[in-house]
Amino acid sequence: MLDIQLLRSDLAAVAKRLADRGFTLDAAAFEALEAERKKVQTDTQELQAKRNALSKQIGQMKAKKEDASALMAEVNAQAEQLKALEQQLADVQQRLNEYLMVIPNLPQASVPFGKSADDNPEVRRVGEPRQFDFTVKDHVDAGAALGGLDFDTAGKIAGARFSVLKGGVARLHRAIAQCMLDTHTSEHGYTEVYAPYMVSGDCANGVSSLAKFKEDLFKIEGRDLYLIPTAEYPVTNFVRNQILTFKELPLKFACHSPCFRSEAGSYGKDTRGMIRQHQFDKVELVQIVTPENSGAAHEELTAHAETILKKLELPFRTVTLCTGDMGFSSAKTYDIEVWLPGQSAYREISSCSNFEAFQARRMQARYRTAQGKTELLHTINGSGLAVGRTLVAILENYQNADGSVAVPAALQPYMGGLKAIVPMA
RNA sequence: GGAGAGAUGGCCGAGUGGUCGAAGGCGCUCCCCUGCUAAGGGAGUAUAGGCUCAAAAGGCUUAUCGAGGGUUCGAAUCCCUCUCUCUCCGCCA
Repeated sequence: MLDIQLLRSDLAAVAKRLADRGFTLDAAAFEALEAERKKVQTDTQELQAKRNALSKQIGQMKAKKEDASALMAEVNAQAEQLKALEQQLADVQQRLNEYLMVIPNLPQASVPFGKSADDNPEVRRVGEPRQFDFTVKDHVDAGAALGGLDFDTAGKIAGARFSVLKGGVARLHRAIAQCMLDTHTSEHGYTEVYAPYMVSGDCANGVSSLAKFKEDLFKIEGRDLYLIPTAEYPVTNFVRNQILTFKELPLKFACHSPCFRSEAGSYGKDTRGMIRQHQFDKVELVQIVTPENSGAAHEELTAHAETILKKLELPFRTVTLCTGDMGFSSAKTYDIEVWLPGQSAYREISSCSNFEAFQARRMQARYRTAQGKTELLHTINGSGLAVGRTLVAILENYQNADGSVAVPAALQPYMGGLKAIVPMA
């Protein structure tokens, strides 16, 4: 949520910056709502003040055993009007809140202008795509050749966009998650956490907009619970409705969890393989920081995610999402894209965002400064990394002509020293 | 699933219809005292918002004692619903 004060003081500038990201702010609607709110609120509070003053007098008179019926009649005379005004005020405030809750975050000044993913500038490129002297398989064929990737069985159980992993591939999937978690906790200072795979509607609204993105989530029938599309949902909400002290900051959490997405808007997209699934694993990094540190923390967190790809010796590039390609809550996002030989393309494997106070304001997540003032926190998160897509990248980048797949050196300790996965008997 | 208890400020904890935004304690901030990390004294210390002001300061004001409704001139206090926590029993991984 944006700071309403900002809209009040500089509506035109806000509208202009939102236009950069393709969002049309209805400025006239805001001004009308504000005018209404102001009038109704002033009137209501005036009447409330009068009632409070009279009630106080009544109390004092009764204490002295005097007759207060005249004052009581006076309060009663305005009771109905006050009730109506209070109702009106609640109503206009709710409409104002609904208006605010669906406005996306403002891009940072450093975010480049652009309309789509095609306009995302590359920040850096690390590693050289390997040259193959045989016809490369994509991960579906490479996985099938190993007998470790089975979409037919998954389809039989749950339908499209699910997968079953077996044998060495399933173990590799587990090894990837273990390696990521260990790296972030022992080398990058994150605290490992385990959290619910379902969150309340309030928590979903704390990190994003439920009104806007309801369709992307799986809802639990008959309950106010949603399957998490990322561990960002539960973990960022750790600090909701809380006032931390500056001494506790920054908080750094790493969480390995499954993620559930309905993929409602992506029919026909990435239908092959496990690039886009209803369920996938991810190791999520979350940082809760003070405002002055969020820029640096965002860079740091992005580097932490990149470290995993460097360890696994997978070629990647990092791009800055342009204004037109950013997510709803983000003020700035870096996407990390891994090289997939099967597609001859870089594909997203991590998205690292700085939300500044946008989520904190929705969650009422605050901290007390050294001066004793309470301020909104800044939140940052990123995938470190998506486990399923990392598996895809390894199957494709580490495949051999004989159908076996080499195990990256960094993962071998997690695979009992195994150096390659060979086709199952 | 059954029975009971509870939810108050950063924390602990008083408060069963009026002058209570809320005693007291802890913590924190500032000052004083004290020749060193201890102790003592004093002052301050909830949050969000509105109006006013060129702005800041200030002034006036509203709401908030788990959430939402209700009763009342007036609710932390009474009533209803919900959520959560704890204890005991049952069941269960």
